[in-house]
Amino acid sequence: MNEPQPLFRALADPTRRDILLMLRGTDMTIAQVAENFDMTRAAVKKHLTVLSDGGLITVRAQGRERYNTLNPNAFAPIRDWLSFFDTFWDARLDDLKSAIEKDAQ
Amino acid sequence: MNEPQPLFRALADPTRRDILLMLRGTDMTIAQVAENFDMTRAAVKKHLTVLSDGGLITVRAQGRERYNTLNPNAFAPIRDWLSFFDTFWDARLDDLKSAIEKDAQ
DNA sequence: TTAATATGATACCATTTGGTATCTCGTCAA
DNA sequence: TTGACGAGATACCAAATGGTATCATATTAA
Repeated sequence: MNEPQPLFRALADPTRRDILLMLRGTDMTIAQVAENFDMTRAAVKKHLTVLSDGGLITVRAQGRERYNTLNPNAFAPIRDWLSFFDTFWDARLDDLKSAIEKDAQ
Repeated sequence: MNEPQPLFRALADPTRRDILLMLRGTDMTIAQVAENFDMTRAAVKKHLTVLSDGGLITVRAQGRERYNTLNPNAFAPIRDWLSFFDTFWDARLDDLKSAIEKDAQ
C-alpha cells in the first residue's frame, strides 16, 4: 500500500528537515552531518535512521564510513497525497463560479 | 518567517490526515468528525486544535456548534518547502546529462 | 600488531504526544 | 425555566520521541 506514515513522521522534525536540506548538494557521513548540529552523533544517527525509514535517504557503505544520500524519489508519496485535495479545490472553484453566475442573473 | 513546523507536525498523525480528507467535501462539527473515529470527542477536538494550529482548518461558530472547514491555502507552505529541492534535482539531471555526453564522446 | 577512528547498539532519562475521564459553560427546545 | 445537548478545559495516564552516556565492532593507519 506504500504507507506514507513513515515519510510524514520523518518530515515532522525540524532537525531532520535541516539534514535533508544539507544533503541536497553532497552526500555526507554521519560525522559530517553531526558537525552541523549541537547534539551528539548518536542523536544524529537516530534522525538518519528515521529519514531512512521514511525513504528519504539511502546509505552507502564505503570502508568504515557510511555516506547518506538524498533519495531522488523522496517526496513523491507526499505529492501524491496532496493531490487528493486537488479535485476538491476545483470543485470549490466551480461552486464559486456558479454562485457568481447566479448572482449576476 | 512563517514557520512550517506546526503544519508538518499536524500532518504527521494519520488520524489528522484522515480528518482532512474527510473535510474535503463538507464542513463538519466536532461531533460529526468524532462519529467517524473510535475515540472520544475530546481526543478528536485535540486533533482539530493541532490542525488549526497548523493552519489547515478554520473554525466557524454557529450557535452552539463549531463547523470545521478545510483551509484552501493549507498546503502552500509545504509546497514551498518542497520546492527547495527542485533546483537540486535539476542539478542532478544536469550531472547525469554531462556524464552521458562525456560517455558518448 | 596496535592504536585511532567511524559507526552500531543499548540502556536510560525527560518531555511530548495521543488518549480518557470529568467538570463547566453556552445555547437550544420543551 | 429547566433540562438536554454541543463544546471547552483540565487533570491524569501510558507510550512514543528526542536526547545522552556508554560500550562494542569494524576498518584504517602508524
